[in-house]
Amino acid sequence: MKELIEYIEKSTALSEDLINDLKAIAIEKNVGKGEVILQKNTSRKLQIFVSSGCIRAFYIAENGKDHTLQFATKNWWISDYMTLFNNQKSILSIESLSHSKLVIIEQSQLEGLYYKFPEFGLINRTNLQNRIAALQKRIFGLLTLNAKEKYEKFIEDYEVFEKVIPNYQIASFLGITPESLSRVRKEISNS
Amino acid sequence: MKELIEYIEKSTALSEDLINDLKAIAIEKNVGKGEVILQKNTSRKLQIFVSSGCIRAFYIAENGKDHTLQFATKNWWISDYMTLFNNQKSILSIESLSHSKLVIIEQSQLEGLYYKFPEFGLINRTNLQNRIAALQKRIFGLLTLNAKEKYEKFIEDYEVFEKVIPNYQIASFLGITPESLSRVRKEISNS
DNA sequence: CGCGACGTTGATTTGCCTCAACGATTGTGG
DNA sequence: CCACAATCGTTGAGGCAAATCAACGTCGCG
Repeated sequence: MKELIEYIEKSTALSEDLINDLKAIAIEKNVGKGEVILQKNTSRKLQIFVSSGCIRAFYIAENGKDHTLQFATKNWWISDYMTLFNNQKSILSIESLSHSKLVIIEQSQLEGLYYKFPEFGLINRTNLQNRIAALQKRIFGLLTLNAKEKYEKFIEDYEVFEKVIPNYQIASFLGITPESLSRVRKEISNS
Repeated sequence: MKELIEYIEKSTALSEDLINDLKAIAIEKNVGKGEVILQKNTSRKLQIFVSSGCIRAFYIAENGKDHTLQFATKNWWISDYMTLFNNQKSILSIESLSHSKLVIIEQSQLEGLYYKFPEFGLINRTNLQNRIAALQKRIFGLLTLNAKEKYEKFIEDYEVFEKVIPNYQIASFLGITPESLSRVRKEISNS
């Protein structure tokens, strides 16, 4: 909770009222390594804020393969936008990669806050737009880069994650096989 | 302008005030086929609403290849989020694929409106979240599907566009070559 | 200790790209 | 109104990056 408040305060002066409202609707949760936070096939509409640690959102495709949609660490929001507005059940799962501290809030409750505190709505809008920019960058990378370039870019962008995330999950984020990633890593270390 | 107002009215009752403010900041523009709406290497922060027609946002990669980021038709917003918040110059270009009617608004002006009319902010937030969902779906497709599947999914999702968009641009959206797309189309028609 | 998860390496296959050539269509200037 | 160029889609041949399949070493953990 402290971390979320600090995060918001980086953008705007925080009123007593907003803090109280936030506390009323937020649930703090500590999760251990490997713990599942959101199971697929549920239909809860949540926003998750990462206070500390590292979590991962992923899909399981029909052939059983695992595809990482997003990693999130301190001060990131994560949510299943694909089911947030369609009333479909989630096909997304979220798990923790380390001991993590989270703040979980129902989407519907947040909507009320944005309305009541326009400056908080602005933060959310900015956050959403940054997210879109990040997703567009990723699409651009998927369209233009080969395996080696993708990995190099990943290291550049996500340096923070390097220690916590197993390689096969990085591969599943980049859209390559663990074997290919291994070869790319070897090639890079030999130069 | 009429189309934008109708679009907003689908979500909320529209006040006289909001309509007037919108009219004050919006620029209507008609563009012909092939016309460039936003040149790369500018730094204007715009939101573009499509009243009618079809437009396309794309990057030119270092090797000269053209990659389509988004197609947009009636009632879609398009914008260069990657430069909206970094003060970098745009690497995105936007062109029209048919005769199109657009509404162009400066990002900074919109921010004021969201603040002044919270219900308008909500529409924008919903719109942003839907956009995120769409981008995530696309990433999932890029990670999991082969050329044929990507094209079939495209036809499913973007049926509307089929007539207007040349195949080589569809290929550049799917991340495959025009030759591959041609072969895929042949294969599909032979079955 | 022994098991399972993970990373690596090798051999082989394959889907897609590249390069090249050729119709079909469109539009433009003489 | 036709000749011509330019643009676009298609087809073929050949090559390559990455996937697949399989085996093995290593590390962490119950």
